[in-house]
Amino acid sequence: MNKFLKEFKDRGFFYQCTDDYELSALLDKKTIKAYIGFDCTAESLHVGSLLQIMCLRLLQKHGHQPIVLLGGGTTRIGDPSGKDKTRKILSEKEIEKNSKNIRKILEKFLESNNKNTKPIFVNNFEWLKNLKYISFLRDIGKHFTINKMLTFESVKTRLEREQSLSYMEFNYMILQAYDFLELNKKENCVLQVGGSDQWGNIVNGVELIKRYSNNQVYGLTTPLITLASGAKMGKTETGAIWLDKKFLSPYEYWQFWRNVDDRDVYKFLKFFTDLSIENLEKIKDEDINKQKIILANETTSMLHGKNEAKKSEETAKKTFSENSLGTALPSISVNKNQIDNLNIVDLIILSKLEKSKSEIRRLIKGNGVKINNQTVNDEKLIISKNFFQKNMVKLSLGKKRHIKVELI
RNA sequence: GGAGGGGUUCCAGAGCGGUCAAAUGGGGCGGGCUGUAAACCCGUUGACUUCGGUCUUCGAAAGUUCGAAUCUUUCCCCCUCCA
Repeated sequence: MNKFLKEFKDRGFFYQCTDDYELSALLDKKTIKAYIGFDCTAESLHVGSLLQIMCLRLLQKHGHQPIVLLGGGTTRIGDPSGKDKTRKILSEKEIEKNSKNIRKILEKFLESNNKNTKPIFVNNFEWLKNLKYISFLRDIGKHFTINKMLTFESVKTRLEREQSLSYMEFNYMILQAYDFLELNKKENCVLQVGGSDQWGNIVNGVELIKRYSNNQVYGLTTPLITLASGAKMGKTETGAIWLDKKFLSPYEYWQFWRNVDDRDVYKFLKFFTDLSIENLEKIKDEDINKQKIILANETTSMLHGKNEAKKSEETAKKTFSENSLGTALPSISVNKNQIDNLNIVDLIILSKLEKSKSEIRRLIKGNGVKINNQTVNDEKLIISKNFFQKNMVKLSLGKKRHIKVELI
């Protein structure tokens, strides 16, 4: 088997392929261009997209050139796959802003010094905005049968539940197929990779290209990541695990990986780090907490750099083992004038760790609030200057939420 | 078009005139145990509070009543069956 494909499978990335035997043979013969599309519905990407990003990296590693397709055009329509309701439609301005931001994040993950493998960024709005309806129907639309389209999972579920599926959304799959055709023509792209929920859309593209230009292209999908706990990857109660430090600090990102379920660690090491399989086999026998630290360091360095990873690790050590303050700990500043009558409840409100005073009072009653590692028993406790050492105070909510309060 | 059933707090789902900020389960949060894990155990889970209470919530609006999530009317939305 081709070595890209082998690693793809060994690391657990493989779910389905339109023809892995042929694809393997092709990859043995030459380097190719492959694409993955990213939706521009959010301002940033979160770890839910990380597996796709890792696919792009793996392609690069094996000498292939990734194409990143920003769905600036298709996001204007909205992918109905996996959705049981129409999503809210974003304004054009938002979509453009999102696509720029998403591009920046992807650039962090992808190597761009090697001109043979550096990522090509395209935005499908470039070609979709100019489509002429009649000629599009004649050239592209004729290759799709409604009979077939109605059998797709995304369409079927909507129809079965009698939830409306607009004509606009119904066209999404055609547009995505058209994207692939466009990239095949323009860039000679021969492979589309995506999550398993994209299978139908990808196959449509492969078939369209076959009919339209008689070219053989391929589709490859990754599995849906399931967590040991049964929850969805990337979303926690407190919010999504963003890949943009504007939304989630490197320290908090590091913490996310440090806190994964034991049962998911090895899987994640294979998915989200560059460590070789042989290497991972050795790591596997180490202490589980060491493995988690490796995972956190690897993932954080990849996104935010080695330095941030190191700072996060040190800060974690100080926060959790030494009860002191680390540099990367999230912090807030409080003005000296504010401090005179500031009680613990108001301080927590200021810190934005909690927004409900009732919740904070409950937390205090349950011994869940600490100031400088001392449990707070009195909700009326005034946080005077005496609490501050070197103008700093450590505020903790529960065992995991710690913040540094700085007096300015 | 006809006949029924239903919309309850984050979710599922009880309540069907006062004792209801609303059972129970899940999830979340806090505590314990531990390893910043899982499992388990305990507590908690609308907001504000001078801790006495106060205010807002049971699809929407109006009404009956001393009193409504519970009764009536209209409207909106879902589901099942028949045509």
